[in-house]
Amino acid sequence: MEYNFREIEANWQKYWAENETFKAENPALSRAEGELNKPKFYVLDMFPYPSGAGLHVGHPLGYIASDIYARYKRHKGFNVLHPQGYDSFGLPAEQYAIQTGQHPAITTEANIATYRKQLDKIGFSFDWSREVRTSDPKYYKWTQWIFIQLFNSYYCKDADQARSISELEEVFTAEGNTRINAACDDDVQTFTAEDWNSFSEEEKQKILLKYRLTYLSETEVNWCPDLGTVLANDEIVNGVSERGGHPVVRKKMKQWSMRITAYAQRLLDGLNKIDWPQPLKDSQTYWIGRSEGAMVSFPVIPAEAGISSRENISVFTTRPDTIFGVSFMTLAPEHELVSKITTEAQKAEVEAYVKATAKRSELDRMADVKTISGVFTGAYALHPFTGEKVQIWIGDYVLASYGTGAVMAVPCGDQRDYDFAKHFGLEIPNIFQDVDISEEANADKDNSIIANSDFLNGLPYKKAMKRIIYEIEQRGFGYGKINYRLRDAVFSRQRYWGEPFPVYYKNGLPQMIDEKYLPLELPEVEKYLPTEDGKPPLGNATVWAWDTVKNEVVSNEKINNETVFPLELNTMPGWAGSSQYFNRYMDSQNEDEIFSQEAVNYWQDVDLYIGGSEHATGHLLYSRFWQKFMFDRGFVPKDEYAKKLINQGMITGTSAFVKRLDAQLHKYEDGKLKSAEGLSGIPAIFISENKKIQDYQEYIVNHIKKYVSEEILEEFNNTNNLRFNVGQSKIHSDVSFVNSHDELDIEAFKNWRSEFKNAEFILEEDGTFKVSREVEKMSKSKYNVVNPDQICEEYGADSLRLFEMFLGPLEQSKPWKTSGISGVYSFLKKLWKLYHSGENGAFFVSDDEPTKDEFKVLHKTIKKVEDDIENFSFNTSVSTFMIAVNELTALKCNKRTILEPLAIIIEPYAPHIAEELWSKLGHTTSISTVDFPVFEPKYLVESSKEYPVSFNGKMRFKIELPLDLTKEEIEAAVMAHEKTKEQLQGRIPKKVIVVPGKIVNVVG
RNA sequence: GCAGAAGUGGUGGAAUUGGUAGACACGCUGGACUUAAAAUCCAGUGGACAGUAAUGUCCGUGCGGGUUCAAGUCCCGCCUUCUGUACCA
Repeated sequence: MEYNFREIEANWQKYWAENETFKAENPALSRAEGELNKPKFYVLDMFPYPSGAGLHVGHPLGYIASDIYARYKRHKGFNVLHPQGYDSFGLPAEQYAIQTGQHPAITTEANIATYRKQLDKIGFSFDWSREVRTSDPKYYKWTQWIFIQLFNSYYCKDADQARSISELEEVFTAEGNTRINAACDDDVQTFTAEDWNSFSEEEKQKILLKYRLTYLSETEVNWCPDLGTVLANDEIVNGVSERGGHPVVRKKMKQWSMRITAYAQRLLDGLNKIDWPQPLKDSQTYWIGRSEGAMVSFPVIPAEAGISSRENISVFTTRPDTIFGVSFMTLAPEHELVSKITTEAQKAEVEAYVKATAKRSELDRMADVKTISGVFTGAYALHPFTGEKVQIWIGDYVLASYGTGAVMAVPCGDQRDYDFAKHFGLEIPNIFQDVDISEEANADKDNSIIANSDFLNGLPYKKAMKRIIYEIEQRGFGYGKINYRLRDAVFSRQRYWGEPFPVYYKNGLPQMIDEKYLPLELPEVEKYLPTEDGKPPLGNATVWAWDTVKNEVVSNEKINNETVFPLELNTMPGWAGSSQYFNRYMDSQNEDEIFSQEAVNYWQDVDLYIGGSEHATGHLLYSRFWQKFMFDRGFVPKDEYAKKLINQGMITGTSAFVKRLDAQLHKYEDGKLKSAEGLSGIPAIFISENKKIQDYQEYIVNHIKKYVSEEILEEFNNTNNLRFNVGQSKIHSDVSFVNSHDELDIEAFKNWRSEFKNAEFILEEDGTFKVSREVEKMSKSKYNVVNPDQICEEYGADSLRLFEMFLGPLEQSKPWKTSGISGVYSFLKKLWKLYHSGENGAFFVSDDEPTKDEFKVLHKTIKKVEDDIENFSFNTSVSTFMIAVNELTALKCNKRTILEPLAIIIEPYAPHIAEELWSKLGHTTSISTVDFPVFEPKYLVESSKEYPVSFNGKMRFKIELPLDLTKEEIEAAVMAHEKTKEQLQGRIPKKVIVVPGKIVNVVG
């Protein structure tokens, strides 16, 4: 019987779906069925965004790996949770809606259907009964719910956890905010209990907003007026929008932010207790960017600045020990003091500079490190320790968004300050002992001693730091501080296709909709674009007001600002829905709670999470933040949600290029080139990879002559003034037209585009047309996307699964080349044959006792595959299976005792064929939860070893010796060997190294 | 610039604590079966040199050093590629 993968795979996929084979039971249900004894194991994939292009072969790489692991754990007796869903809010669907008017929900639905079909074909063991979609109101109800919880919480720094905002109100009522140590906005004023109690409700709300974990704030954003939207840094190229090239300006907007900075230290500390890849941890560590230093105040000298008020410039510095080296200060151009302190004389220049800077995007400013620019404000500050006057400058190398937006410049110790000082001819005092600073600044803190610094003289870095922070605090100039690079995360988007905020506005102040009226569903709109007056797309909705009496969404016309209020027009960002989905899977159909405590206490956390490293500082940081918040508020039992994480490598595409000849008409006059113009209307000529144009000059010219006008032809034939110049260019061919030998399917290529219809092809000697290949990112525009469906169709899902694993280590990125797939396919056929040794290939296994060799092959394989899966080395276990099947085939093994366990260990990798063989072996239930065979070392015990014998480290021959020999006996046996004598040629060895069971090395 | 990962045959890759470099697979070459092709099966396959041959010698894991009886693996110094990040005071 033939290995008919099409039939086999379709049958078992149907069986799994009908029998809900992979449904993970929650404890309550299990108890009823009396099978609670299994330990839990949670295997999670990063869920996909369902794009219109469908799944490509890069997606399943991680999914196959996690599926193997999940299936393996089922064999090991675990109750495995292995869910899947869709991150279905997102820009492409909205973009499509803008272009076509098609509602994003419809596009999304269709795309999900495609994804599901594709996923099903690969035979994943997902528990689809738990599927979530972030754009489903039943799901985003809980995203909105978490938002409300965040709004109703503040961060208590003393307890180092989030607490209910009502606790804070109680404290305010009793004693004001003087003793509160909480994460909050910078501009919070102190107040007493009396103050608080005399505040109006509105004032109270305004103050509380400054403490809430999600809060409204003025944020500087990249605003693109023409698109009516805010752009991310990477959506801006050369100061204009990537899409359409519209101008972009910096603008302040009121937006929701998440107070993630409150969690900076815990996000850092938590990295120590999770098993995530080091590079990923490194990038989170860097992103959080902890630095220790001090805040120091420099008073502005009022007389010089022409101001009457006392102003201070506070700066954050990591090197307060170098404070005696300060020779000037630099403010970011956006710094609020700039306009106040600038003198009349400098005003014009400063204003021009500030204006010029505002036009440049942050990215732009940062990319351009070489140009040094800045302007003197005319004002001076007082050095707190020396009492000297220092100039105050502005410069765009200082960023408003980091620290305080101002620096104390120490040119002798910081290269940027140094460059700035050199450029503008400012003083560079040296405060380092015996260090030459004539060429560059001295940033080496570990090997320098402070000098010219009063009480710090002679101290090394660490001691100087301690002393100066003490002095700064003693004298009231500032305090020691830990600063973080991490900023609060902007949580508003001016988009349609995202979660609506459960927020309405009363007198401009945000109010939460009561939890019990969630979800607040997305309204219908006429257009998905921003409104004409620059409001987000939800501004187009006509029924988008909240009635606080009826507690429902009503028409905007009813807004009276007494009982009916306008709703928030922004929507949540892409990462909102993905920040808690892993917990929702534990109890995804629960309509009363985000998840039951029973479910979350049973499943606890994710045991294995697989996904791409591109989410390192986005999803993977925000989700840890939300998890810690949920933990603080007692909703989840763990403050880190994923014990182990693996990044699968990217699969790159192998693009195919064809060489096209491009003809130009060159006109000459008196032997000199006068003009060159392209020739249109000539069918393209393509030349195969190994052919040279030079050999086809005449052919090409004759080809061109057939299509040019008669005048040109006449001039060409009768004068020397015209030539046809031929160049070549590389153009992408769709990879589906190319076979594994790099040969192009010419007919398919011709039909691909109308302009190729009449193209001519210069072939290789063997009549084929060869393309060249290059590795590039897999993308639609490069025509190198390969869909898994094609592979499933041609070779089957089991082949695809094996092949994707066989490509190489999971974590490495690798190019997709299908040339090796026939190897795994023929492996499956060989496997099938092992069980079909009957007449005419009929199924047959014998019940005879296996031989020693057969047992050895089986147990060697069990051991290796088990080790490989535990180490996520899936590529090597595929080789192991191949070796096992090759060896068993050579042994003509057909013993049930061997072939049954073999089917089980292969099942995680190739589940369809394994199920089929299992049922042929006479079993009536699925193989998926059968116990994994137990490795028995006794089958691998050897009595002898073939020792490699080396001379001076070079292996020369092998000698078979019993394993129970002593070192001396081994040495004697080796020395007695005739080849040893040959090698030594009479020399007496200096030393003989014997490692029993391993190697013998003769030296000398 | 900084951080991280990687560099091994024609190709993807293997070598788990330093101990036989190139497992397994693709490709290629030759052969069997076939009218033929596909499929399948068998044999060979890092390079150079010597030999009719069995075989032997030398060179070989990005480059240059080092440690060791022994280095793809450990140490020092470089080079290249990829990924992430961007003046962080």
